[in-house]
Amino acid sequence: MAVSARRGEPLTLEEICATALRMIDAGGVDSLSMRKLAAELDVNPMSLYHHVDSKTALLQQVCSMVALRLRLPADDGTPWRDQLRALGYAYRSIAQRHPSLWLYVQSHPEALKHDYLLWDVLNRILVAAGVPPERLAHTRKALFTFVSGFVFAECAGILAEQDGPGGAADVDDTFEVAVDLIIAGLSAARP
Amino acid sequence: MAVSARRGEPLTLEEICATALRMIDAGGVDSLSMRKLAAELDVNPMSLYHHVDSKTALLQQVCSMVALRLRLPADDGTPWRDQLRALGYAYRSIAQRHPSLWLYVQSHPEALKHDYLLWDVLNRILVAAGVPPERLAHTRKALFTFVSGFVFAECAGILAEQDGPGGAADVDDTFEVAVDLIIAGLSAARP
DNA sequence: ACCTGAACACCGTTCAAGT
DNA sequence: ACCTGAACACCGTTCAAGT
Repeated sequence: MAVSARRGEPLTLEEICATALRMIDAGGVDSLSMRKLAAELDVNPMSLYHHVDSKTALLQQVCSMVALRLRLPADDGTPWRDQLRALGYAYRSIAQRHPSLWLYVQSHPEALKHDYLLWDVLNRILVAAGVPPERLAHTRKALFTFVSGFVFAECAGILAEQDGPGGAADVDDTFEVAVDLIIAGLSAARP
Repeated sequence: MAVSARRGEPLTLEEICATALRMIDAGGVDSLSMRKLAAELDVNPMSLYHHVDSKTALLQQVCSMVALRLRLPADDGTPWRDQLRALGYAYRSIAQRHPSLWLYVQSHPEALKHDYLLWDVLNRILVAAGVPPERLAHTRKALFTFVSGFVFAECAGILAEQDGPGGAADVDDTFEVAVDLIIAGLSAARP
């Protein structure tokens, strides 16, 4: 009730996605319902289905939109360590901007059509790092799960809890330690 | 309708949790509804609420139940590398047994009251590995997110996709590479 | 104590109808 | 083409009532 279904403009997909993302950021993916979204847009719930196939499709749309903002490091001569670091930080910054959505992305991998560009870039960096070809696929996947696992934990708020007698530690510092550990591991395998 | 609400035995919490877990394993957390669970137990939906506060509380119960099965490596003299490896594999094997539930656990960390025992064991191993005290908390968290990130990706089915020209790679091998990489990274920091 | 039926306030989505 | 209202088949949960 109380959906005053009158508006001037004609309702675009962009508008729908943007509003959905705003609602997700504000209250989590679970708090987004087609009916509430419609109310927010001052539109009948069923109008949405004229622009979007289903709620799942809408979420997919929003996920892709956000994932597109990932800034991949260019293939200039930058040393592999710096490129790997840059990629890790870029990935993390996207998730930090929309933690609730990222929680959803991770547990619904089909929501993101695979970003082959990301894999290609990671591959290139690992080749530069001297990872032997037979271990390339494994290493690529391992690294991706490491970084996404960290970022995911951060989104879920696991990393912020109190520490032992050392007091609360800074999550930024933890991420740096994490990235350093990965780079050290990769460097060790390289003579 | 059609819930033939007659049964002999008196419905226990264990029975509820076990059935819930079975349904989650079969169809994912999303497919579990209080009403379907009640139907499966041949009971009125409202009877469940006499044993459980809410659906969230029920899921929490099930998560704790499963998490309790984690086999932590004992504090014998085993070298830290072996202990760390054992912990990683133990953690993974739990998730592998109930992937859908684990997907939920990860995105709802409040569903698992923190397993301080796990943290303690990990701490002990890292001390044995020679991680300096000021980096202990960071390293512990980084490692945890690495392993849980890997396991999570495996649960979500991200790691099974086709690889480049090398054909499909074995996920077990990838996990081994991942653990090796972590151990190499830790070893590098140790003189 | 333990269980139940009816009810409330929500969902996503279909479908026929309106402009 | 674009939007709408009513309706269907679901949810989780409350509450008063039954044994």
